Amino acid sequence: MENTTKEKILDAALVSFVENGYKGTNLRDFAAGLGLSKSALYRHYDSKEAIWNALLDKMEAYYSERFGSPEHLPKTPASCEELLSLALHMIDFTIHDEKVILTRKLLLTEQFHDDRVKSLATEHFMYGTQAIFKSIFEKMIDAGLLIPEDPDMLALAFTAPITTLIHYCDREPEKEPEIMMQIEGFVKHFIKLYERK
Amino acid sequence: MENTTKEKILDAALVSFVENGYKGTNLRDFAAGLGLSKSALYRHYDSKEAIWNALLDKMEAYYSERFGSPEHLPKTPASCEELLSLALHMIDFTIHDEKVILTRKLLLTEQFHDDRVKSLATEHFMYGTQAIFKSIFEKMIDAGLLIPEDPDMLALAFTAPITTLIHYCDREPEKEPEIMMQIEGFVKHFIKLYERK
DNA sequence: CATTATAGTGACCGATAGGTCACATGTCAA
DNA sequence: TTGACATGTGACCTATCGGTCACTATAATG
Repeated sequence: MENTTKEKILDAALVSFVENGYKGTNLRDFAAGLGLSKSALYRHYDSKEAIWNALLDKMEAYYSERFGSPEHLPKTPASCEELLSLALHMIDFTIHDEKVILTRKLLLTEQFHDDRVKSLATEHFMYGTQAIFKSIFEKMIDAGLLIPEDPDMLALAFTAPITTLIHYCDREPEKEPEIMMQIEGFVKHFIKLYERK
Repeated sequence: MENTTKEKILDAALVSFVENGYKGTNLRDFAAGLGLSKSALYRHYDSKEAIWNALLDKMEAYYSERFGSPEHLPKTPASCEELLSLALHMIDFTIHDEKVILTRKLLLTEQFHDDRVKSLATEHFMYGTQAIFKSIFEKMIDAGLLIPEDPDMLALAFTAPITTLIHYCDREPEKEPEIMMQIEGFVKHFIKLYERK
């Protein structure tokens, strides 16, 4: 969390690898963007690949902390209205946080060029998000708030459309207000369908 | 559709741009893979960028032909069983056709590096697929086969989870049998929920 | 004050990239 | 037969890239 040069390099690397790709990132311009000379980079990392690996290490650590333990779960909604506000709150964050946006983009653009990225992408886009909502839906079904369907199915049916719209928003951020309304519309649609009445 | 050298170059370019990225594709190896020398390439295209643009032109033409006119719509299912088999048939194709797979991968990996790819990605992943099923669902609702919900919502709720699973399959093709069963499970779940009984 | 660790610079190196060019080959029409 | 055109080759050019190295500046420490 410190603002050491080493950390600043990783932050800038995330930006550059997203904007130009790993292959497309050249260390001269990259270093200049940090107000450094290229050779100063090598004081902190042994090679371009070492920067790449350090970035992935950091992302991996983040994910295993985030998705690895159940105590990071949001508290279970006590009603469908709470589910709505919880979901919109999470989406609002994920759509606006610069680091999260860049991470998502990196996972998409490099997933077929690097095996670790491929794993992280599946973790992020499939298991991670769906596991969170699976666990939430399980509890809401037990509480009689949602109809008793397979929670895995519920999680997929809930998260996938939202993720699709988030990706759309990553591509066209100027349409954010419209997309946010679509997301809200979808969540309400989902609740209307799955709510136990 | 002819097998001219010019066409062969575009086919190989799709493969190479997916595997190595646009920046990561080097024309020497690329030409060698085609059994050509690098300079022979320049007989057919003026530059690396020209190959790239020709490839995008071809993709754009394909999409505007595919999604541009309503006569390319599959015929409307007369029952929910037909919807199931239609969907599984389309998915089976899209998951196994090498060209379609590569196209999807290219759209994902280059969407933030090229504005034309960005448009095509939105076309492919949002408008195109959803428009097809929106139109199908509209007719099925009119026919009293599905509950009268917003067809846009139906299309999103139907296509997004399938697309998510297809992306998963693109990353881990060895899990295809399992994923195909998940897809079938989801489509049945969807029908069970939205069928008018 | 001298020493030492840390962080930084700019010149340089070898490899590799995209692109050009003079030249060779083959085919077909006048 | 000859010329024109399409297709392909390998040597070559220039720019750029990742990486190295000798050297400098600063600040903390004994």
